[in-house]
Amino acid sequence: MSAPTLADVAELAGVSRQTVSNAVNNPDLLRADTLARVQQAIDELGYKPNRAARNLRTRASHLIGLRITPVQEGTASVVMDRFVHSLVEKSGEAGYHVLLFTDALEDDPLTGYDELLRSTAVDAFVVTDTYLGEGQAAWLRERRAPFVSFGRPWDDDNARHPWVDIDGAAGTELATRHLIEKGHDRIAWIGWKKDSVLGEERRSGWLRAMHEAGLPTTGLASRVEDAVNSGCSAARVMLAEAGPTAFVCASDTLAIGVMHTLAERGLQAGDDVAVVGFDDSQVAQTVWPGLTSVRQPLEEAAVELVKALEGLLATPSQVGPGVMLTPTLEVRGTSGPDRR
Amino acid sequence: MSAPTLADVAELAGVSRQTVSNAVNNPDLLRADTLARVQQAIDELGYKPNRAARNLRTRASHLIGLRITPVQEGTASVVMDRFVHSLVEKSGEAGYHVLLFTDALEDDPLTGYDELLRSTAVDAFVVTDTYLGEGQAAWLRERRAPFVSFGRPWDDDNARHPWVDIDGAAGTELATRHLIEKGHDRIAWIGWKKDSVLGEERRSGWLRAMHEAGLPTTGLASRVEDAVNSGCSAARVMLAEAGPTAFVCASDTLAIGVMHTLAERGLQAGDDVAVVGFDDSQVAQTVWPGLTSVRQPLEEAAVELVKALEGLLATPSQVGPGVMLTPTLEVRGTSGPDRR
DNA sequence: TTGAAAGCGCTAACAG
DNA sequence: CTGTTAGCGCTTTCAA
Repeated sequence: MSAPTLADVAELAGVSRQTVSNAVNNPDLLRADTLARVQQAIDELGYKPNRAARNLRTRASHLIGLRITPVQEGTASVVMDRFVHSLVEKSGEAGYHVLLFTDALEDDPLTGYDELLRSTAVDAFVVTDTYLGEGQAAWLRERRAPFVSFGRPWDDDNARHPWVDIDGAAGTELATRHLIEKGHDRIAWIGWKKDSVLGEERRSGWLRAMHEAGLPTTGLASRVEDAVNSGCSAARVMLAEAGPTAFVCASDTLAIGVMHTLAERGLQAGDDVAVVGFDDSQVAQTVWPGLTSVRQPLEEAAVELVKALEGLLATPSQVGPGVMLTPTLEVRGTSGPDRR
Repeated sequence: MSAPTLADVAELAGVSRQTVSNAVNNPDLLRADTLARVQQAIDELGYKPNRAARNLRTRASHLIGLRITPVQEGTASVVMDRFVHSLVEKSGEAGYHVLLFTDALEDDPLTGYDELLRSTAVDAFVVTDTYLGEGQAAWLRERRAPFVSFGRPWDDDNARHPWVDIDGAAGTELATRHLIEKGHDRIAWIGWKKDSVLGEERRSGWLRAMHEAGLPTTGLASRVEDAVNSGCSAARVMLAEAGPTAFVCASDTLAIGVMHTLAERGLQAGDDVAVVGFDDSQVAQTVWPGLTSVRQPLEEAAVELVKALEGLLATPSQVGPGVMLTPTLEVRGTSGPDRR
């Protein structure tokens, strides 16, 4: 009735338990015929090593912890969904499973880490949202907890942990150049408040592209909350005061807000005023006439993170350089026609 | 350097290892003063029981497995994101963590289950998408694997496992009644193909509400793929041939398609023609002028699933009745004004 | 109420 | 190349 153990397989194959263990973990140590015999016994019984026993012995769980935060209702971004899937897939290929956890206490992200760490439930963590400055990375480093971070060490100075990140500035630069090539010269930026490092980074890409092209930026930048309404009102003000012909936004949420305002003014998104968002959310994909948007290469990020994780767990001492990935641009209707 | 063990705590507290174990698992067995002494030692050392050792001994992992499938790009629904979060939160409160896995082989959902099951990596599974008829439930039951399903046993006949589901028909009925109350009498249905049990169920809610109100339904129903474009073309045909004043859709994706067609015809969603979607996706929440949509009570579902899970693991023999939850309606702009 | 002994299933180390 | 021994950290007897 209960699951077969090493001993069962050993008996059936007529070898010792250790030999079976070797057959599973170091097949090359066995003579071909022994291996075959053991293998057959394994198949016959449907044997799979017991995780708990193996974990206890090897002091590893082959689990990686990922903290998730609540879905932001009313915003367009669902980056997490895609990222989680990619991460699960890639870590599965490397023999790891992903264990999810949330904050036990409302506002303290660290309790969750602490619990899993102290109970040796996971081998490592994948840390996200490092830009929020919650000190997750610093805290983990202090405890010598193995982790890789999706997000560069913004605050953290002399961080010595592997990280993978996506170059937001490159994304907005791509978006802005795209609009410049379409013939726009008054391109507005709708971004987040100044305290958002991510927001400032994305803004810098717009700025760079504009400067490179010798285009004006004064009065063309706005910094607001990440909400549809904020996008609306920012666009209203911008249209009235600066007369832009295109908008680059820090998020799809803001871009949707801009589109609302255009509709309200009887302007056609794309034909009359171009709009580009950020995140390639499902909103961007489905809204009419399709919102051009910067897409983060999350699958790639997952690949790199798992690679870093494997390296970290294999040789904890040596930490490779951070990996910076470049987003792509998904061109859709709101890019509008060529204006030249 | 390494984590403290029972023995460390026992030594510090001057008791036996067993007493420490009891202090953790059966505190009421100890005399108050002993307990206090042990507790202090635990705190002092920051002791947490080692998961692997405990798992090995108790033959439990306190992990529940959840299979996730790729995000559907180009559709509006992101039900999974919200559901996963709720599930992680609720199971955390019950002392369980959620372990994610994907299909190793492209099209075989069972290999993932099999592997986790045979290696005793999880205590139970939460199965979703039972309507797809992949036979997950039947397969798991056959192996006597503990699981609860989010989704009633559609095909499965004499299923004897706990389940929680959301009454889709009640959702569309709610939506349809809402429109009837607004004064609509020609309300069209845009749903999925006939082979979708979920689609047929949702359709039946529309049908029921229409019949109850004595309204005609002939020529007012359409069955298409779940894609924005399909929603567009279905709406085009419907407007031309049946002249409905409102649409109830099986998904937000289809509803968005309908809205595209309205825009194309110069019709105002809400004011001219009402539209209701299903899933309360982020698209529904952000699109202009807000898409009225049926919202699944996923948080509640998670609560019930965890409750069922706890019951199942406590007393595997007795299985309670399935739990059917009722969705709510999120009313937004596309409901339009009162027409009476 | 507390302690001693045994063993869950596995693998690392070493002996043969 | 194969077998023996020991023990990972915990909990479940059972005895004191």
